[in-house]
Amino acid sequence: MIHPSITTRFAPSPTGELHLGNARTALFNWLLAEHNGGRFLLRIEDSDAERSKPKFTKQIMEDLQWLGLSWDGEILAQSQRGAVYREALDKLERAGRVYPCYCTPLEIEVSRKLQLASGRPPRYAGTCRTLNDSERTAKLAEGRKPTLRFKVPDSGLIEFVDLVHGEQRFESADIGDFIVQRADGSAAFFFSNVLDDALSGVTTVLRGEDHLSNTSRQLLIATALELKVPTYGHLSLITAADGSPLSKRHGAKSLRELREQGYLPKALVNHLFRLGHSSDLHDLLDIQKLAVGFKPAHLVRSPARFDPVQLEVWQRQAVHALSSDEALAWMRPQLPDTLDSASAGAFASVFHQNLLLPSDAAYWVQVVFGEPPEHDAEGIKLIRCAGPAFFKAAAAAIRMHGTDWKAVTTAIREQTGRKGPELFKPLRQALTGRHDGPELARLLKIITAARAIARLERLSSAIA
RNA sequence: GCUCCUUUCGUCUAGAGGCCCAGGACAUAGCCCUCUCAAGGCUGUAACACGGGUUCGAAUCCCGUAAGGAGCGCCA
Repeated sequence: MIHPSITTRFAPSPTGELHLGNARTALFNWLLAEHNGGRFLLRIEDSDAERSKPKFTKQIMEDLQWLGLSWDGEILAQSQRGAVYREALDKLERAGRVYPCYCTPLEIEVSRKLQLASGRPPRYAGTCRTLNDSERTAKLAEGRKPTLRFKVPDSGLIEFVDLVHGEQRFESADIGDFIVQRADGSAAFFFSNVLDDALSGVTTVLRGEDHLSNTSRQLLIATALELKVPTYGHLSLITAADGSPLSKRHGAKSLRELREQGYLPKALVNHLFRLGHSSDLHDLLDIQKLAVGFKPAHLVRSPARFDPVQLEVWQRQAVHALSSDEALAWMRPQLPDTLDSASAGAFASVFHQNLLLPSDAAYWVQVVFGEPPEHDAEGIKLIRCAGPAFFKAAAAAIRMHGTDWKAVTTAIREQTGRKGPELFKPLRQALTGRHDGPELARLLKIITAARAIARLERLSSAIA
């Protein structure tokens, strides 16, 4: 590449659904690329054949698109890159930087337990590091399938500058020899991950902080292979409200679940933008504007808590920003199938600003198209206070003036002497069973005069 | 156990020795507007984890302690 403009990537493993943490990592990498007019790559790390599922790859792609994150070029799937890895592995072997290890998973497990029990770090003991040729053939003869381990230098310092955390240094002596190729011949994460980044010209990687101490391992590989390493920035984790890791137990939702509930991508993206990234931009912004405002220097080092209330704030704003057509499409699944498009459109336009999620429409569907609503204790009090004559007058006014709100309210006022809140509150309660909602003038039109009259008369006789 | 990361209002955060008896946003409380809710306007409550240093001066630097988290996998 002549001029290395920024290239970022998102490299999920298709072993599950995208969750908030993943989504934020993807978003930040996308934002960074977009901000600099660079490229954003998508790579599927499906090297774990057991756990990787094509279904998840598909879901991840859909979720990213839904968020508005498009990637450049072809998607790289690690499962298709065996030959590339083989070549680099050969190079390492020839250079004597790796060695075959014949220890079985069980043996390693036992060794780890032993080390932990005696208060030592659970590292690979180096058993196979010094095997000679005849010992190796013997192991092979036992039917053992070797892995390939990277020979970590016994001493030395590994230093790098993290985009978020600044200068980092790790002791090579603290790192055990790690596996770069599994017994089945496939490449392991530390290895394939750096290699692919270098090969695709990735310049900057924003990833979870859980990779911070592993970075030294990857740097070791990169150095051995003479690869150019990307600049890493390690994002602090997103935690639950109590500061513990976000997990299903805390009701952490996958992106898909949030989406199915009716959360808007704009709400998610605006919320995520401010989690672990500071900005003086406080308005609901579209993703392009967020890209303009995204600054790696403003990445925050400390963990951020996921606050569902804050997400709701963004959701409310995002819903308000919807056009009427968008609002209709958004809540349509909650509306009766039998509803004609004109009525559905009218409904959406009346209730658009009063809903947080499409499921909130259910109540209003009931109010508008269904049976008269139930009243709570407070509502009943309000109704009794107004008295049967009031509702009788209201019914008569609607019978006379239809849904002409101005005429209706004037008639009720003249008939009952009630005005202002005295007039509107009991009317709203009677018609909707609630004390909040859209303007009554619009509500009456959609409820229809006939239904409103029936409702008011029934109430009038019920409390008489 | 070892190594690493983190710690400012309820939440997200500003803050790189004096501009900070700590600023903003959201949430929250009150008021205004208003038929209600929302929106909008105004006002308020509310934080430097703790203990030692360094310094004329520390949220900011150093050392401890505590709490939370991560890594040490033939997971990524």
